[in-house]
Amino acid sequence: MTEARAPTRIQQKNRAAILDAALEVFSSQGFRGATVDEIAAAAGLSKPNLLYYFPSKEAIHAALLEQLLDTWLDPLRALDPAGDPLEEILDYMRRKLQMARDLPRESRLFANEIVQGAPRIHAVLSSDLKALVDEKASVIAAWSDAGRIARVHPYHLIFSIWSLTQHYADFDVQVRAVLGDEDPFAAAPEFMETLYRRLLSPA
Amino acid sequence: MTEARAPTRIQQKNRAAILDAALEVFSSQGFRGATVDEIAAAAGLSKPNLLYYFPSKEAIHAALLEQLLDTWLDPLRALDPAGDPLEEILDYMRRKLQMARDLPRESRLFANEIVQGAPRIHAVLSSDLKALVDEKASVIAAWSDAGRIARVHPYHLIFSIWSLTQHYADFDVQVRAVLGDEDPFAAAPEFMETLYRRLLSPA
DNA sequence: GTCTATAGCCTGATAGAC
DNA sequence: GTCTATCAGGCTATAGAC
Repeated sequence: MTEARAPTRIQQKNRAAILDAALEVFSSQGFRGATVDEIAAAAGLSKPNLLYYFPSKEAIHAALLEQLLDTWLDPLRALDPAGDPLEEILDYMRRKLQMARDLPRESRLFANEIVQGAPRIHAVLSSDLKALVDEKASVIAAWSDAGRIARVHPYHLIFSIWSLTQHYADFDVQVRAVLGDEDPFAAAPEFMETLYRRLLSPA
Repeated sequence: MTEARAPTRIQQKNRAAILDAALEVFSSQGFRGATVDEIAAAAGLSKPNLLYYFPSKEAIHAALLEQLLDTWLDPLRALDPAGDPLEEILDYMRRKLQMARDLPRESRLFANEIVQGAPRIHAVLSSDLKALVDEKASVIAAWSDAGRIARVHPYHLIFSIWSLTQHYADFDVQVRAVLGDEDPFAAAPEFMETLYRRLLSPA
């Protein structure tokens, strides 16, 4: 009578391989465009074997989104009300830019989901995400009120950091088509630092 | 023997209805996620009748992209080297923001295509789009050189205008989930104008 | 020009041997 | 746990009547 409730190393390895393959395929094809066959092939498994680990295509996608959402919001969570205002916002921007560089597939997974109306994560956006942004926006507004940074609409400031940083991941092919050989991430950090310093430096 | 080479009014109307329905479906589902049935239903036609007007699903998508690409690049084309630098760039941003507000489906159609690697328009990005951006970037660089606007990386400046304006269309559901009842386009124009004035005003 | 019917393929998911 | 074989349903596109 074996007591093997904890996943074996093979199970852990296969689960991880499936999630990595699914990230690759979902992020470049969207949910409906992705096929279980393609994910299984990328994971080095047969289709029925993949469906032994996850009950359905939907379940793989859900597991991916859930696993990544926390990571995705970490940079904003780390914005410290007790820190130096300009440096806190710049650090937030730097962390987001770093994530776009290091985790472009994750960025495109969310981009696909949201562009198509976020049918599977809309509830989380309206609850968890909104609550977090509300909290941090009021921190930023307080900094403006105290004259420690220039006055800006705090929500649109946060939107701007999202859009500018994720653009380099989500629209990667377009950016590279325009830049040619130049690496997008060569000049992006300095450009964005300049932008936010000029925008936020107290008058 | 009828000489009916020019499309009749019914044909024009049906073609337009198909393209409008296809824009609706492709922009919210992506190419592979969209089905001909869904487009036909939205256009008020049967599936075979739709395929009488267009030979394939691919052909509808191609017609849409081609028709829209010109419109999409018009705001950048209008950037006038002889105009006032700051006002020209602000006007460009305003035109792009207006397009995001008025044509969100078109924005999402491109977003879907590019996020998924632009398999169908990559060639156009590397040729036409790159040529146009190269041209306008050198105009902006010349303005910086002459000290008429502050120094910024001209390509990343253009990327920033794309990403900030299109964010309101492409990530509409997320923006609205965070803002609640507030209309995104209420504060966006002022936020963006402030941003680019502070970024570009000569030191 | 527009329909019904259907061909032919691909998809997600399951059955059952090993 | 992993495979081969396969089902049932959905998909693009076509055939053929009207």
